[in-house]
Amino acid sequence: MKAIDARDLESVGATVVLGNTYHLMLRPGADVVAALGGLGEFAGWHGHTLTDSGGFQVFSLNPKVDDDGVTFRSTYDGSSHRLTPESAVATQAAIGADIQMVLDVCSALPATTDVLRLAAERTAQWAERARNAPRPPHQALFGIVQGGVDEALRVESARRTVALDFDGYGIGGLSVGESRAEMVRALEATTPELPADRPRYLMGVGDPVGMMEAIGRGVDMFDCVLPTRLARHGTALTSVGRYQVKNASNTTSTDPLDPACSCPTCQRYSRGYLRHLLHVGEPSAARLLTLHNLTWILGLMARSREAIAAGRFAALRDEVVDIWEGRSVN
RNA sequence: GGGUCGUUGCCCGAGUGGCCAAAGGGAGCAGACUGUAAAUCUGCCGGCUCAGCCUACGGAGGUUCAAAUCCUUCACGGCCCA
Repeated sequence: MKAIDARDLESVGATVVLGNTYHLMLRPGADVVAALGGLGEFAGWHGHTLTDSGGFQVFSLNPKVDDDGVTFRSTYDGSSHRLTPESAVATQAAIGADIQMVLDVCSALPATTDVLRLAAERTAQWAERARNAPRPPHQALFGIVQGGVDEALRVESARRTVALDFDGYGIGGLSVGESRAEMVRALEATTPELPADRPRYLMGVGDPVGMMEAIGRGVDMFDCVLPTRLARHGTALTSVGRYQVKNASNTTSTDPLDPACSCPTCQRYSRGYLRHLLHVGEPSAARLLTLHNLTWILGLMARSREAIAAGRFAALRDEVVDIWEGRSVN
C-alpha cells in the first residue's frame, strides 16, 4: 500500500490486503518474504492476505505468453523471468498469503473472439495445472473466469473453472476497456454459474457504480487501485460524489472532505489545508486522502452488507448510482 | 567617474533582422486514472468582435519593406578599474 502502513489500514477497517506475486518475486524475492515470515509478518499486517498471481501483468506488461506459461521482462532491471501455473503456485506458497490466485490470461478489450477464446482456453488449462500443483493446506486457491464480454465464453469458462472445485472464484478480464453495460452483461453470464457458498471476487473493479452493479449480481469481493490512486492524485470520494481537492474553489474552504465522514482526516483537517498539502507536494497529502478514500469505499461495502441483510440493497444501489452515474461534483 | 556585460510573457530562461505571441522549465487553471512500471499522465496557459486583429521582449527615438534581434539615448542591475 502506497503512502500508508498496516496501522493505517487497521484504522480504516480493512480486513484483507492484496500482495502482488510478480512484484514480490522480483523485489525483494519470494524467498526473502518467506524468510521474513510470509507476507503478513513481512508487512506487519495482522489481517488476512491474498496474492494476485501475475495474471494481470500478462495484460498490462505484455509479456510473451505460450501454452506453458509467460515470460516477463522485469520492469525493474529488464531481466527475463518465467511464470507457469505451477511456479505461480509455488511462488505464492513461499510468499504465504491466505489466498492464492491461479495464473490466468487476461486480455485487453476490445478483443476478437479468437483472442478471447485462446485466453479462456489457456486460463482453463492453467487452472487445472494450478489445482493439481502442491500447495500448503492452509492456503486457499481461487480459480479465475475469463471470456471477455462474450457471454457464451463466460459461461463456458465459469463451468470449467467451477468443475475444478476452487475455494473461491475470481472474475477476471473486466474493467479493461469495455463499457459498463458490456461488463454487466458479462457478469450476468458469469455469476449464476458460480456457487453461492464460495466467494465471488470481481478482480480490478473499484468504481462505486461498477461495484454496486456487481454486488447486485452476486459479487462478494473486489480489489482495486482506484480509491488509493485517486487519493494520491487529489480526488476525494464522498457521499455526494467525487471532486478534485486541488481545485482553486477549495483554497479557503474550512469544510472537511466529506461532512458525512468520520475518518481521521475528516475529523481534523479542512479542504483548504489538504489542498495546500497537495499543491506543495507534501507526502502527507497522499496519506490523508488515502485514509479518507479507503474509509469511504470500505464504508460503501459495509452499507451494502447491511442493506442486503435488511433486504433493501436495490434502494441503496439506486441511490449510489444516481449520485455517481456520469457526473462529478465539480 | 571610466569600462564592460546585462534588462524577454506571473517566475526562471532560450532566442542576435523575416518561419516570433516568442523554445524549454516552473507556477497557475482544468482533466484523466479501475486484479498498481501511475506521488503519474494529458490539455490550457497575453487580449479580442479569434482562418483576422490588437498589445507585447526595460523607457524614448531611429535605421529597414520587415526589429526581441541593428543604431542613439535614458533608466536600472552585475562585474572590473579609479
